[in-house]
Amino acid sequence: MDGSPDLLRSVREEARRRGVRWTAQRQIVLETFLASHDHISVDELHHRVREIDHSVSAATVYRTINMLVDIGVAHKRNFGSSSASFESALTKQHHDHLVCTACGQIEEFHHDLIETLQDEVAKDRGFSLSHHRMELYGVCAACQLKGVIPRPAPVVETAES
Amino acid sequence: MDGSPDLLRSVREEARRRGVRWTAQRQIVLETFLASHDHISVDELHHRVREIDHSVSAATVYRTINMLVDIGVAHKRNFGSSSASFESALTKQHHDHLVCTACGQIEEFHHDLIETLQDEVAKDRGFSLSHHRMELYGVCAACQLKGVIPRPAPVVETAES
DNA sequence: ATGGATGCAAAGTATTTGCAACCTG
DNA sequence: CAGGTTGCAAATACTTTGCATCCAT
Repeated sequence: MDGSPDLLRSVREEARRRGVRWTAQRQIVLETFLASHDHISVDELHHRVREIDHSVSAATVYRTINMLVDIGVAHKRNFGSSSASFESALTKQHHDHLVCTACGQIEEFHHDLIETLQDEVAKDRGFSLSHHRMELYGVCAACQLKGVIPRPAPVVETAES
Repeated sequence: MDGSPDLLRSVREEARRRGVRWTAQRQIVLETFLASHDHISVDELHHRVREIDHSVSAATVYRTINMLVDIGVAHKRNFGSSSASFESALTKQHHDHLVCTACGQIEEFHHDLIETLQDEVAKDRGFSLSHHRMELYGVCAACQLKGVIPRPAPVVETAES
C-alpha cells in the first residue's frame, strides 16, 4: 500500500518508456498517491504533496495524476461529488463500491458472479468490454443506527420496478 | 415517451403538492424533457427549450431539472463526460447502461439476477440501498467493425484480476 | 541542445446564486 | 399580497492551458 521501491521504479520506467520525463515533482506526487489509502481527490493529494514540497503547484498535480491515469497506474472515479477521486490501479484488485449517502464512507466489494454476468451482457450485445463501473448507494449500518432517514423523497407514479 | 397529458398533469400536481409553483417555463422544460428520448444534457435541453421560447434562461433549465430530480421525475447520470445527463424516471423501467467508448452510443440493459446480487451484497454489508449505478464501457459491434482500437494503453504490473 | 515539465495566472467548463422585477396561488 | 420564480450577471468550483523559464535526457 505504501510506495514500495519496486513499484515506484516500475511506474517510473513505464512512464519513461512512453517518453514521459521523470521529475522530482512527479516522484513526490506518485509516492504520495501510492501511500494514500482508498480514494483521494486532487485537492487532498495536492495538500499532502505540499507537506513535502510546498512549491509544487496544483497544475502539476493535475497533470501528473492525469498522466498516471493515462498509463494505467490510477483509476479516476466519480462518486456523487463534483470533484473526481483517484485510486491506485496497482496495489489493489479490481473492485466496486458501496457508498454511504449519509456519512460518505465508501466500502469496497468484489463479486465474481456479477462480473461474469456483466461480461455476458456485453458479449450478448456485441460489446468488447474494457472496464465498468458499479456503485451501490445507500445508508450504512452505522448511520442507520444513528437514525438517518434512509430514503430520499417519494416519487410520482413511475414505471420503476 | 412524449409527454402525455396525464403524465404531465401528474408531475405538475406532485410539484404543487410540494409547494413548487408551476410556471410557463417549467411546463416547457418538462414537456421538452419528457419528449426527449434517452439521455440529455442541460445544454441540449436548453437549446430545445429555446426553440419553443427563446427567452428561457439556462439558469431556469438548471433549476427546473434539479427540481425534477428532487421530486423523482428525472435521474441524473454521469457518464465519462464533464457534464451531467438526465433521463426520465417515469417513462422507463430501471435500467443500466452499456457505453461505447468509441462512438458514444449508449445502450440500456436490465439484468434481474445482477440486481438481486447487488441487493445481497448490500444486505451483507448492512447497507440500506436506495439506488445504484452500473455502467459497462467498451467498443460496440459497429465500431469494432470500423476498426477502432478496442483497448486503451497497456499497464504496468498490476494486481488486477 | 531540445523538447517536455513547471509555476503562475488566466481561461475554460459546468453549475449555482444574488438580486430586482415578476408572477402564481 | 406573499413568497416562490425568472433572467441576468456575477460567483463558484474544478480543471485545463498559454507562456516564459527550467531541466531531464
